[in-house]
Amino acid sequence: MKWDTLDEEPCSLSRTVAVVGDRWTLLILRECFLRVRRFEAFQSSLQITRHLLSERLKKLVRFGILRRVPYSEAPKRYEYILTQKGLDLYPIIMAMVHWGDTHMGDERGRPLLHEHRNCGKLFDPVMVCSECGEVLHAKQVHVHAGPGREEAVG
Amino acid sequence: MKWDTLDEEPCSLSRTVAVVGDRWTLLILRECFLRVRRFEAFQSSLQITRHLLSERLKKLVRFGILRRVPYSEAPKRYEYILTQKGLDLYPIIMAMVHWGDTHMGDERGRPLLHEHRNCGKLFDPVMVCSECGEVLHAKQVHVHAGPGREEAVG
DNA sequence: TTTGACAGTTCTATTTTAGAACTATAGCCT
DNA sequence: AGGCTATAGTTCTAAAATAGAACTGTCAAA
Repeated sequence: MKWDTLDEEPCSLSRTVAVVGDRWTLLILRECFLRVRRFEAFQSSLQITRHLLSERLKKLVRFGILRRVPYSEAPKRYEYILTQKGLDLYPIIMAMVHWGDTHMGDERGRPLLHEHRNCGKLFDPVMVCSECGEVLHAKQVHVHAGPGREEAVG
Repeated sequence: MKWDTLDEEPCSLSRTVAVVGDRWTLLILRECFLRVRRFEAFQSSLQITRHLLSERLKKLVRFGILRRVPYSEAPKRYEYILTQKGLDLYPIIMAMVHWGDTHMGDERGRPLLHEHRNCGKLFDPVMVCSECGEVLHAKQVHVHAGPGREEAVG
């Protein structure tokens, strides 16, 4: 497979995978949502090699998920901030955290707890239908080919 | 980083990434949710090398996401079926599809449309708070260390 | 007996990643 | 001025993962 054109496949999952579908990128995004912004901070908290961190940050900037914002003029220094496109990845990250909480836990309990500021309670993320508000389950969903997929593609 | 122990980190995202955090695994899971079950079917629809497909399927079985079920005795043939643990990955996949629909679309429109059998409508997946039912946004969530994370870990 | 379907395994070449060292700019201390 | 530290990278080689193609083994049907 040509990973370099995965973001042009007629499949929204492939396109997303092209951008965030590797281990380091997902871990970097976790740090972003925990308010980490600087190269050294990512590097020391993730123990990622500097080379790969540099690569991944460039890629995330290229795809419009992070913005590289100067915070010092001399010497020139930048920090990496989530754009709206990046903030919109939150459901993906939270869905992964929730699955990990549910299926990969150990006897020590959850590593992190999440509080919803609006209601003040500790919560779990739940995925619902935009139309009827009910909780979604895979078996209740039927898939149709949309306009972006010629039937031939399968 | 030691990828082989990522599933024991005191972080539910890391643990999830350890299992589904690579391109091929996510694409294989997409096929699973589209009712693909057999080795040859995965291989031809994904154009993945047989070697890697074999590896990834083994790993998904090892983590309890797929079950390897015989469907023919002579010759012995197996198909791969999502377990409940695997079905529970649905919100992750749908969150990725939705982000792709929203941010990686082209002029041709969506590749796939999703119909919710319960209400009969085409829908988008929405992530809400389990306690108050409101739509979740990253900035409204506050993170606390839970019992599974000694403060020292950070 | 030959062909074809299915579910893999094995092999070599290429690409990615790990790990460590190096570069560059500038502030601060003596 | 000279040396130390902080920050944000880049460059290099070795190790690991992936691609691509060929091969194995079982059985049914022609």
